[in-house]
Amino acid sequence: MSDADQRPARGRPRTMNAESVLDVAMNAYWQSDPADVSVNAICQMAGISKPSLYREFGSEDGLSRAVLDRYAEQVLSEMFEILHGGKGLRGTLDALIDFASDDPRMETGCLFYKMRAGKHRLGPETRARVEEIDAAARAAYVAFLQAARDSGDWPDSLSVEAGAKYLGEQIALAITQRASGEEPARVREMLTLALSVFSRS
Amino acid sequence: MSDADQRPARGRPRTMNAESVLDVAMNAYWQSDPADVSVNAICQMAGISKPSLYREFGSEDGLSRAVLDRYAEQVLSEMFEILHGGKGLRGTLDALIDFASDDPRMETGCLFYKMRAGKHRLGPETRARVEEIDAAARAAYVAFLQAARDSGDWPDSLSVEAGAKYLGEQIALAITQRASGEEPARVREMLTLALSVFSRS
DNA sequence: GATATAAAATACCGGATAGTATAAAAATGA
DNA sequence: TCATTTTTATACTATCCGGTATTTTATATC
Repeated sequence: MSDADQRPARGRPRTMNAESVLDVAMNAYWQSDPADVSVNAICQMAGISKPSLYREFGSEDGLSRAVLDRYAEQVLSEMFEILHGGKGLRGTLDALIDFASDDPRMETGCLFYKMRAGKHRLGPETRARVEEIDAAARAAYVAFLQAARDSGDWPDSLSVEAGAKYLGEQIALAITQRASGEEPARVREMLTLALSVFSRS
Repeated sequence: MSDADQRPARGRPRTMNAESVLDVAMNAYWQSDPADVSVNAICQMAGISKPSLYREFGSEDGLSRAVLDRYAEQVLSEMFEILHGGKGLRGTLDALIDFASDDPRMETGCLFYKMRAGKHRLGPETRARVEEIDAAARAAYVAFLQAARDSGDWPDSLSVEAGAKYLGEQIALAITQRASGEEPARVREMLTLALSVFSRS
């Protein structure tokens, strides 16, 4: 437990709530795109002044990094849970398809995938965090497919690494298509087709 | 034959070559991203002044639209030729895989897919042209798959429209992955896997 | 040579951006 | 009451953006 949020003994009490600012920024980034939301806009939406934001987060990069951390623990964690759920090949793939195609939270896309797609426009801290998360996701896909192979559910016509990359990119594609307005049923149909390669002998 | 490029009888002769400006702009947009290249930068790279560019193209939107037209007839036409080549299901899919995975011109991605991905950042003319080309591409995919179905090469477990959308998106995904630094062999492996769904009964 | 014309180059405009200097306000402690 | 501390709010900087007004230059015609 850190004392970073300990209220100082003296001085004007702060009205800014860092968590609510992060919520506002996360939803704004998530709904449109980090590259299309300025710090000015975030301050206005959150009802705080720019110096307050900069004192808390240091820079735009610091803010977007904090937002990404929050998104990872609030939203991305669910995807990791599906992968580590141990529901077997078919059950896990179905859960991933459900999540990508029908979860209402993915209706406007995935903030992480948006950041990854526009990686070159991010600051160094945020970009590094994006790459960390990307590596962790790939590792999770690899572990999942390796377990499926070990239990004989999945033929070894393809390497686990290639399958993991393929699986991850197909999920990302499906969610990105939902963000661009594609109907969930259509997205589900295409993702199911793409992942059918894991169910053939 | 229009007389739009007819040299006027009097006045200072023009030093600006519209075609070379378009080449410069196309390559700059193509190599990085239209949203990351300013008109200032294009003028500097092309060695012309801003008023010259604006007299020729009217606006940034006019320039990017002209660039997209040029790209469509110089590069995209090749993809349409592959689709209309009549090489049958297997031959055409293989040609598409070759194009997306190994054509050196797709090494930094496809300008059209970059524009489509950042559609909301484009001007109205360019955006409309992107949508036209997207519709034309979808129609070409549909015609190709319909012909394959008519000749019995492809089972009817999936609608032609859904297959066309799927095929187009997989090609786009493969080329986008190459743009983000993925090895061509890896891209080929994944695209081949994705398109294997067209070869199963 | 004088004039008309068209393109060029320079310099500018208004607006948006990330980031900051400065001052006012609200609390505590003496 | 008065000084100290911390956070606020306002106003500002420098830079870049798309786009343009203005002036200069280079040609053809008279």
